[in-house]
Amino acid sequence: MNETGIPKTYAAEDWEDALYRKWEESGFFNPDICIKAKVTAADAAPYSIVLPPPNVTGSLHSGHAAMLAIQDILIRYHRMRGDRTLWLPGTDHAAIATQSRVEKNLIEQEGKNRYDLGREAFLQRVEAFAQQSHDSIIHQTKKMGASLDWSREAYTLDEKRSLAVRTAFKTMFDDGIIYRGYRVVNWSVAGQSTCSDDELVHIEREAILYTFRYSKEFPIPIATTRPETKLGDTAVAVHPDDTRYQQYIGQTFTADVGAEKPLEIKIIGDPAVDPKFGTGAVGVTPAHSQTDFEMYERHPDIALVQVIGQDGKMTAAAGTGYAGLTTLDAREQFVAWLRTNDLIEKEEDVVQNVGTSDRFNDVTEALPMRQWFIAVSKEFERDGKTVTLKSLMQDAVRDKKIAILPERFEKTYFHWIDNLRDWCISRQIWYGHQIPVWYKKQPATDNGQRTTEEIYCGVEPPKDREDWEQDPDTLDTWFSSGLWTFSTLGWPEQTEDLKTYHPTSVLETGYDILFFWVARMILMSEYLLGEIPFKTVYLHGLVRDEQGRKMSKSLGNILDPLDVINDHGADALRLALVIGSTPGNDLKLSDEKIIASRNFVNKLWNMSRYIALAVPTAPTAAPEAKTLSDRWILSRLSELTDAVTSLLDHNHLSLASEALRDFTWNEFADWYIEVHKIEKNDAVLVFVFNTLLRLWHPFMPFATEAIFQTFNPGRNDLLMVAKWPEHMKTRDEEANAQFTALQGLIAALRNLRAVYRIDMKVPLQYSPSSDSALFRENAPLIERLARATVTTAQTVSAQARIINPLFDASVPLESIIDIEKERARLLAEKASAEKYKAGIEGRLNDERFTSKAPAHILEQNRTALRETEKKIAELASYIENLAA
RNA sequence: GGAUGAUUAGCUCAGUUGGUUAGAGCGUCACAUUGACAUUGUGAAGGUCACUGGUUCGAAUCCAGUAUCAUCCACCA
Repeated sequence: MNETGIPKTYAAEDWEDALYRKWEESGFFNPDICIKAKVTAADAAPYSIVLPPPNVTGSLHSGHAAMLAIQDILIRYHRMRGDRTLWLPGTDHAAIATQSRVEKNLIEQEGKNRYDLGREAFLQRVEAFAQQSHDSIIHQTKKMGASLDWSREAYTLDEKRSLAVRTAFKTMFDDGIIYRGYRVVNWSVAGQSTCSDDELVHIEREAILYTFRYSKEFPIPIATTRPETKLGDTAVAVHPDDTRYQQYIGQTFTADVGAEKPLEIKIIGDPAVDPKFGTGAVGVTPAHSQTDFEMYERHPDIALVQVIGQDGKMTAAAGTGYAGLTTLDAREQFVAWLRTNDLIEKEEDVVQNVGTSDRFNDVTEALPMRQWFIAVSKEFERDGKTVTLKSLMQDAVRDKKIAILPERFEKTYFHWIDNLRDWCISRQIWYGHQIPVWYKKQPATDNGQRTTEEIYCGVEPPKDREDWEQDPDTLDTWFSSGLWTFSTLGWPEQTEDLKTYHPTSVLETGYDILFFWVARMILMSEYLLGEIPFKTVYLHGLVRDEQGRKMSKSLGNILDPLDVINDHGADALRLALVIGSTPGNDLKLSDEKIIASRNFVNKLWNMSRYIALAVPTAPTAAPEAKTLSDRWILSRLSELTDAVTSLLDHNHLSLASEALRDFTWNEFADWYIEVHKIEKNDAVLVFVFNTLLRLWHPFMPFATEAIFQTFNPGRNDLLMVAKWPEHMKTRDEEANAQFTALQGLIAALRNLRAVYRIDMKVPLQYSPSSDSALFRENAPLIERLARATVTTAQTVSAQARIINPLFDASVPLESIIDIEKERARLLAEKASAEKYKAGIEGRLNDERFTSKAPAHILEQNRTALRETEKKIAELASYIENLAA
């Protein structure tokens, strides 16, 4: 503390919580209140972002922190611009992720699984966990300074969002876009649920590739890494044009494989088979391979035999001796049998890719099941055109209705859509939106299976409820997430919010969920609303540690946002996450970076401290440029304002923050504040600083607001809703050029001291040439900043001038330590200049260059040539004098 | 196997539609600084822009190929 009463360092912890409370209480996070309070015009252009809802599986990590920082910057900027700005918060129930997390805890702590508790009791546990997790997420979000409109908070599983989900489902069901189909899906044995193709994580694994024949008589050898599935083979496919096997197409062979009943294998021709690969023949297992299932659909005459069950064990259909075995045991047994019967032709070690379930961490089985799907390739009419969900997703981006940042992800997006299959949306888990489909109860048939079913699909349950049974499955969590941009705004009701804020302005999220989420939102919005969900997709990268590794618990390199905030403040974290990060590229976050940001926040704080000290009462006069320095700083401020505004308009947050930092530190603090100590133009100083506070506010809301409050004690207005600086007409190229020259001179004079080790108490003598009015007029600055005495040219001795290569200055001759050293330096400089000159001359004498280069390039070269020649002449004369 | 991206100073990265001695921050070194600043200021050193060709008057930038790394996708039995 000192006489200003302002601490020497910015203590974030003393400010942040109180400031956030103050913002929240002001109500200005809510655009409606902004309009009521006339902070925003009623007819202002809307600007909206819907927060990607964090999963209620735990707490926020640094990726979330980056997301919050980026979005809050955009939101605060637009709010200050006067836009009708809405940032809508929410959380995601994250079905599988949350359920498996809770079940894992349950098993660890109580040794029970979900079936031991039963659906209802288990769901209560999940909800309690979700609530707790939700609360901690909200707490962390507020700690980041996120200016979200909490009055509109949503949850993917709350009443309104559930209604949206059921409405969406029913609409798509009625249109035939959602259908129930029997096909091969990815089944997680550990999780006892399906997972979608996108949720599979492929990992490499070593395996043995067996090449074998079903029997001695069987004409074609086939290869497999999973022999046990071969018990379910019903066909062998070859390419129809393959002359080796053509003759067998259409024949059926029986093969005794040591199971109860022999396999019936039909040879089929299918162009999907690559005759050059392996043996050129594929054993077709329709029940346990997606491709084989597709072949099965193309060839109705072959059978489907399911030999692996949902429990991951062999079914009765595999035959006695196999039924009940695990797949691994069955494999061993079958291979042993093949060996004894001498049917194996080759065994090779190969590396294969297997799909594992992301959530349950086990290798998935391909099983045929009856599940719910969304038909992405089904044609339907829309505005008189035949379209599919795929084409709707493609067109939104192809027609530039949606821009993806960075652009390269558009290619990835299209590539993904091209390979997209129907989306399996039903999950056999409990936590989530239960499918709004009911089946009419029927007397059980002999085998306990339904034969024909009466199906009801509705937003509400059927009236005679007791006669119906709801489908026990729940929906893929991405189904409800896909509705997020409009379910949060009140859809299916046609609310004012929906009309005002949809499509939203920007969707900001990590590139890792481009497919999971971004594409699905486009699908849902296009289908259900007939419009895009957002205009711009801003993809941020992954936050990694300083060595570029992913942050993970096992590596112990996690930076907890809350810890960082406690140690260094939210603003420091926000800056560290934004500076130097570009869309789509991963961001390395290190202590060093956070500390550098923290230092900058502190620097800004101390600038305010200087101002409070030097200008105790705020000037009332309008800023008026009295000197060159004033003209310069106002000119630069004007350029900065335009640059930052334009950069933020184009979502270039990093560049905007860098421009701000460079100006604030290198120009305002290092130069203008020093100038102010001499020239004392309070009005300009305060004006520039106030403008800077507003420009900085989106990036570091807490510190700027804290400074603002300190400056304006007793006032109730908030920097948060101050007006964004407008374009200023103070740009002045001449002042920029002159001040740069002045800076160069001062720097050079200071350098002279260092080079010649001149005692600070001995004044450097600087005598401007008779024509440099600029330097004479700014003599006080030069004297103070360079500790030089400005004298007239006459007083400078001839000897002294010798050693100054760049300008007329005088230093005491005895200070020169090594004249030879200086000569060598000058010679080197001259040589380099000569080389440069030769390069330019070469170009200018080359007719190809002069005839083709544009005029301004030629002019640039001529000017450079003139200046270099002048410099060489000067250097030559100094060297000559130095020798004498 | 396919796709996308990256490769620039010791480290982390900028480098806009090709335009002429390649930039910043951190780090290093030198000097100064304790009167807004857990400092800060001024300056210096440091780069054959991964490699090889090509296009061009001119290439870090465009094209082709090579290498290394990363990520995503994929039903190769």
